[in-house]
Amino acid sequence: MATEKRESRAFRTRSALIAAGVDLIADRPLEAIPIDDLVSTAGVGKGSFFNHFRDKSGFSEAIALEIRAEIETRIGTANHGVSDPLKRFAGGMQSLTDYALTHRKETIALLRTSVGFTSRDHPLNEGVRADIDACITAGLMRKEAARTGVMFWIGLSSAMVANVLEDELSRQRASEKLEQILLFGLIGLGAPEDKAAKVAEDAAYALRHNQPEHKDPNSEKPSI
Amino acid sequence: MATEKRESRAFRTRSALIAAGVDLIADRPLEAIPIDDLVSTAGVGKGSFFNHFRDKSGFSEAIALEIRAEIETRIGTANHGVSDPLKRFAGGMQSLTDYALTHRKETIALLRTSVGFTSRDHPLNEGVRADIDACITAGLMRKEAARTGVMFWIGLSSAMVANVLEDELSRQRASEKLEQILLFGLIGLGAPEDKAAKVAEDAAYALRHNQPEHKDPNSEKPSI
DNA sequence: TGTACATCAGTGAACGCGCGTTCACTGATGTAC
DNA sequence: TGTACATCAGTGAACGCGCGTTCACTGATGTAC
Repeated sequence: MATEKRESRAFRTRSALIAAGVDLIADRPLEAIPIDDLVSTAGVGKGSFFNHFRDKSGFSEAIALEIRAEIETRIGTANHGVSDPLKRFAGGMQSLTDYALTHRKETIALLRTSVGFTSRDHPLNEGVRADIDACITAGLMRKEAARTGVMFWIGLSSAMVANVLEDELSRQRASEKLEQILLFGLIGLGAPEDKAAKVAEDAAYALRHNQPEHKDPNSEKPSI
Repeated sequence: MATEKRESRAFRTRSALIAAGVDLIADRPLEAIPIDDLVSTAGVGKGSFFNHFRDKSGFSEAIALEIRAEIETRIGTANHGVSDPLKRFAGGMQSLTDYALTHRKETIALLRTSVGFTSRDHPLNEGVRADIDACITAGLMRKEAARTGVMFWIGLSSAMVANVLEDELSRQRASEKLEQILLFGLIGLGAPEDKAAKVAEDAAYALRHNQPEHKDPNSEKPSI
């Protein structure tokens, strides 16, 4: 379709700029990256930057939005059809950890472009809050978790992601850490020890055996 | 002493610059703050900046170092004479939270100038690691906490501090959150529920009733 | 204690590159008929 | 389907302010005797 074509030119330019931003922001904060570098990395003219973004801070917001949306989609997909609230809960951190392992630069960019989100009422945390409420209802967490559980969990998730990046964890080691963090976290929130251990173990196993990304249809069946 | 006098002039200039940096960095990242602004806020000549700091990144490091040292001192002081490892552990987070409440700008500056420290082996985390080991030895935490406990705790502490800043918590509300985070965290690490509850409650109580800072000797005894 | 000299930190004008932003122009894409 | 026109996105040269850095000079502080 014609409209699609037109959008697609603009879309490609925009995407190239965002990709360049993600790439460069892994090394230094956006404030320290000249627009000349962004556009030359993206392979577009300097003026194009201002066709798509108000200024650098608008650009920064766009990057954060893009990456957050991607992560939310992944968590949604991973949890699709999972009803056990404790599993859903663990699944979120598992997806996030997987993303950090496979998308290092994007994850750094997200941390660099985002502002805080430890608030219980932050829109990003709606899913976490809902899962916690479900767990409480199901008798899988202590009542008090309703108030501070979101912040507790955001703290653990952030630390998990940050540690993957800082220590450049292998998938294996990340999986081990994830299992422990999940175990400690779930027990802390009041989950029964045996159930917490099982959920943590399953999530760690799944993370360890995740296929590396193969978007290419030809690679859907890895040769090994 | 003569030497002291000379050092003191240089020291005042340096301090004024760092104070200005902390002040301005609360609003925007250091990369976005012109040196002109720093020196005019500090009330010193532009050249003085380069007498004391290599460049902006050296300045950034100096700020981070200064604030970290202050926080470490406070935690050390607060824990002085406390032998119960669980109490020491909780005391660290309590001191940190108190600092965030009373030194908002400094805390923001610390977050803005510091790079990650979720690693178990990060020098900053030596105290946490030592306390965890002591707790395990005393049978107050599960063995597995030795490996991932530091990361777990750093995550919770960061979230606590970030939440104080983001939601501009009152001392009262911060104290309530601290109590819950400590409770969940300690139980997660394997502490007995009753002991965890007691320690969390005590820490929250202490935070709630901390005197606001009165460095001025005349104010040592508050009139109320 | 006083004087003469040495060193150290502070100062701000001057410099000039870097970088964000603009804009007139081009070429691509979409629309009308 | 073809042609003529309209709109939209891309481009990069040009502009000029902002900002980091330098440096010759001044005044304060320290040292020798």
